[in-house]
Amino acid sequence: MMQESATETISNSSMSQNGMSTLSSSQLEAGSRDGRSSAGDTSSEVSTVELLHLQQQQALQAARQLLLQQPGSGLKSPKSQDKQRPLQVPVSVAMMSPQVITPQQMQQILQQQVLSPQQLQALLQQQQAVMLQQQHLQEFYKKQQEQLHLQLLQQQHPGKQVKEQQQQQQLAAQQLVFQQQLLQMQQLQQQQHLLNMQRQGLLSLPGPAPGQAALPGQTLQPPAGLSPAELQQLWKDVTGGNGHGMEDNGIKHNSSGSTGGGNGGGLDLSTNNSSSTTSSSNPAKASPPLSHHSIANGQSPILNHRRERERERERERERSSLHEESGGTHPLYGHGVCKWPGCEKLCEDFGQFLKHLNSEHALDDRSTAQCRVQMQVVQQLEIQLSKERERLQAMMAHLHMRPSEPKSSPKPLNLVSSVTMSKNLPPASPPNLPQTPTTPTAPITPMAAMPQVPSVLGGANVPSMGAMRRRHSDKYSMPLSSGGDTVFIFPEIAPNYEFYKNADVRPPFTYATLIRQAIIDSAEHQLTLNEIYSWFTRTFAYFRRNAATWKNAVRHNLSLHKCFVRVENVKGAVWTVDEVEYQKRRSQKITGSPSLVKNLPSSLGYGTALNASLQAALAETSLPLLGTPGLMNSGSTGPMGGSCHGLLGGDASGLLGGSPPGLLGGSPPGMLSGSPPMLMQSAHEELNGSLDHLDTNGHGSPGYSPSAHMPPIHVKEEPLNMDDDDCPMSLVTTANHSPELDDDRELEEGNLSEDLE
DNA sequence: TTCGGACTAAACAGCT
DNA sequence: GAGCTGTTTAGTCCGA
Repeated sequence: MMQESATETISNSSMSQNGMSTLSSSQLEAGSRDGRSSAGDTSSEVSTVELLHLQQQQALQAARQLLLQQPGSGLKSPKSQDKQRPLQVPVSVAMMSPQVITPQQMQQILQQQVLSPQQLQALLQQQQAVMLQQQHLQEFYKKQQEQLHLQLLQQQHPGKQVKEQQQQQQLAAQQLVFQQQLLQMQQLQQQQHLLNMQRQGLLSLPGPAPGQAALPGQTLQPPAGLSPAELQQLWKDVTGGNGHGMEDNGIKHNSSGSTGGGNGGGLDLSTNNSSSTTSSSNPAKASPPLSHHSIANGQSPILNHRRERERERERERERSSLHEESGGTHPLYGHGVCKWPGCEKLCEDFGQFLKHLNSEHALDDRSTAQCRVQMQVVQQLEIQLSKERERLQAMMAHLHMRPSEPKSSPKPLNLVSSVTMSKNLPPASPPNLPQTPTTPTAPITPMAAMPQVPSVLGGANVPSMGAMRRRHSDKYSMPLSSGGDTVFIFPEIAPNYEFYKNADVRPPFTYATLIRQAIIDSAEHQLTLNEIYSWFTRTFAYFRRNAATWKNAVRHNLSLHKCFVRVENVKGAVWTVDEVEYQKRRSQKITGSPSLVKNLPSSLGYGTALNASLQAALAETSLPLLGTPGLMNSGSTGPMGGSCHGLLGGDASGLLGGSPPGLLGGSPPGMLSGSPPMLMQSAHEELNGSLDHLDTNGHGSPGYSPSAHMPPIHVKEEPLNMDDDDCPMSLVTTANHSPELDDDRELEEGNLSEDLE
């Protein structure tokens, strides 16, 4: 390689010194390539061509020298224009159609003594060969078209609908192949055009600079007729400008001219790199599109379609920038092995690989078939991809839209969440999810969280953690859950516990809800501010940053909400939760809605919009659990007993049934069943505030059927009215909660702790 | 469009 | 005086 390149440079330099422009060399090369390509890839053919080529080169050199020496030839002294235009050619000649050398041109050239008759003859022969090849190409092209048509016809008739799709795909793939072929043809035409330009330069003169000729924008005129290899080489030369291609030419023509490429067939395969490759490999490279001469691949056509496609691309790349290929990189070549599907032939160097590639994997019917298959594969994959995308979009849209969508999904979630968090647990943040984190703080997008978010959130909630906050609050939360909150809460959160603990995702709960949860979660149902902080940071990774912000929010909420009571304790000041107040607040919110009647259900988490069907489903699913003696008993104990049961029943059902299947999965029935008493208790507690006034009669009766529960629940809106801030029930001031509450909480805590931990 | 809830930010005061 | 705690206010965003 090095030697060759060196010789090439030398030759070039010498040529330039003599006034031989790069164009001249390119011209020579073009001619040589033409001959080579026309002759074929075989070494013998190449050698023959090489001889001819050498002759041409010699003649051209002589002519050039003559021209240079002749002041009247129109060529300026090399000194003055060496660099830019070593050879000047009459404009008329330069503008001549590149396609074919007209007799006039020939004559003119002869007159100018640019080329010797022999050279011209050789060029003519080359042109003829090129024309033949072009015809061959056209025939090939036509054949492809015919095949396509035949296939189309065949596909049209087969009456089986089942196969229609496949046929269509095949057809599409074929069309793609056809298009590719067309592209190849176009490229060839371009290359031919470039070649013609080169010829013009050759015959007439440099004409457009090589780089210009290489411009892709060139008009696609009817190709003069060159083999792909030729075209590619020309392309290389043209694009390469003064690059290796030129040098190569120089080398071959000049220094190695006699040898005609010592390497087999005069092709300098030895030089894997730039220059050498051009000679031998280039033709091969260029040839791909036109594989007339190529040898059929012995490999299975169907295998590795992708690779084939890659190869096609590679070919295109080569065509576009052949000169760069010399680098030795090829998608189908790696580790000295041909990566062509099923080939794996060892190639010592890139040049050898290229030769192998062009010879063994040239464009032929088999390769075409492989391309088709590959195209089908790709197409199918694309179709699949599009489908998956659509599905994803639908999912996204569904999740995002949840909030506004039918209450069914969201509400159920709400129920769940409400149950769990007792107060505010935002049902699921589904509504907010993907959309946008309402607050800038919202660190993670729902999407990110979704995967991890368990059914609790996930069921319907999955949505974005980002916006989650408020929306999920009380409105959706179950009123029942005061004491039992923890129990329920965890069912929701428990699954996500680890998630929130480790993921920097903002929990879909309001600060009030979280604070309450923290307090409830404590052994004594009371926490200092610092302990609350700790709980936040311990439970949610999200709160491990921006401490100033969320801590301020915590303090703000503690002060703002009456439900949080500050109690002076031995330790100092501790915060407790006034469930009554909490429930009041919630109920108030609920009352705000026009349909209070339905409020209970809604408060329970169903939301006003809860579908009857959902309720029924909930009832069916969850009621049984609630109906357990334990539940009933607990419920009976509370002042709200009766109502509570009804509520509970409704709630429970809501939790289980209300929540979509996914939710259910998230909060396993087991949770409820496991802690039914908790539910009851919690429900009682929460209901106490609001439902106390409700008659405790009949409520205690365990007999409530789920279905029945719902209606009763509705009836019991009054509790909502209880919202009086002054409600005597408030536990606020008491650091020690009422025995009942404490008990409940303890139970809850146990459950909670278990759940969480 | 309005209202209310939730959140954020900030100021202020009291206490340790 | 600094830091923490607690209160209050104002503004914004969002959903109903």
